[in-house]
Amino acid sequence: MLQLRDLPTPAILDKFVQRYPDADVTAVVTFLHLLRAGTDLSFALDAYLQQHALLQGRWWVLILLMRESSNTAAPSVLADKAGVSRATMTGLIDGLERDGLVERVPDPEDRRRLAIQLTAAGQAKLDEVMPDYYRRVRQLMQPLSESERKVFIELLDKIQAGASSLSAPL
Amino acid sequence: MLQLRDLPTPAILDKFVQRYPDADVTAVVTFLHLLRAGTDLSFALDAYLQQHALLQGRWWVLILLMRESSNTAAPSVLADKAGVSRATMTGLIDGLERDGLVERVPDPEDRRRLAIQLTAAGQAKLDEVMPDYYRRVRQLMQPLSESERKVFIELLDKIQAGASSLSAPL
DNA sequence: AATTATTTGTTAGTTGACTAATCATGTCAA
DNA sequence: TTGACATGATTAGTCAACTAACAAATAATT
Repeated sequence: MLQLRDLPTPAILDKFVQRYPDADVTAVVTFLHLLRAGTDLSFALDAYLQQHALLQGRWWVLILLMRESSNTAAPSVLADKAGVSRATMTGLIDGLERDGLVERVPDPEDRRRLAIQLTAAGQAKLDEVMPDYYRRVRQLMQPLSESERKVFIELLDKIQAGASSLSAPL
Repeated sequence: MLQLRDLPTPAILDKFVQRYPDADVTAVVTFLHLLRAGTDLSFALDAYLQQHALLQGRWWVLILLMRESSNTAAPSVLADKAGVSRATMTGLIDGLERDGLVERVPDPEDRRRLAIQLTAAGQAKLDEVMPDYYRRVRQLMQPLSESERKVFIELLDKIQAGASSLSAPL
């Protein structure tokens, strides 16, 4: 991903509008602000997780496992929920298993299947990271009141509803 | 980057709050919505650009060059503004130059320096992509009124102000 | 003036994503 | 019941990002 640093100035926007009259200035500015905020937060989250020898992908796997009542899930389910390919999930599980945070458990019913199990060490790693993570997220959102958060999420959802049409073939 | 598909249900959030009482539910929910919207838009943008044989990184370089009155910039400046390393920028420029969209121009004053110059083909590529891109962004933001856009950006900026502290060492 | 430090861009090697192909297993239908 | 197809996970190979080390050129220092 790209971390846009430099939002366009009004003068630059004007230059682009001159050449491309279809541009809607406030739409573009809003879009770019959102893109930048998203990537900045994602980078910051990665930087935080690296202090605990985790990356975003591996961290999400642990969380997804902890969400399950059995603390297990199939690799393909994890891949879907984390939004990565199965091949990528194989790699993530390799790393987590090497560090002893998860275990591959064969399925006695169907020998193609695996259950990925969160180990005690994996749970301990979450217990180490999550409280501080939650404190930081609380801090981050401090400036927004409860009602502002509600409004913000509503606006986000309105935008996101059309996200896929951004790339639709026509 | 990771594309989170599966936001936590209230039941899951409750489980996590039980174990980690520091969690602020609306803060986490807001944070995750924002993260997801950002990554979804970024993925959609990439998917769109790929239809034009561009990737986000290469596209931004072309835009950054068009922003300049001379249509040129130094590789290091481009790297800073695009938020990538100088090594990555070397690679991006390699690809763009191979496709004839930019040119490396030696600096007569200082023989370490280069100017990256947008070519006519590069400008033509932008002219091909940008009008449709702007129409799509306009469409995406259609659901938000002007005043909603204003509020939205203000809220985004409030959050982003604390983004770096998310990863600060203590 | 000569040495040291800094700056600019590139190269080399690593990482973690991806797609496509593969292997093993399971399912279904003629 | 066996041949064709489907499914789950892995392997192989590619791509674009990164860091670290580098060469060349310029600037600063003594």
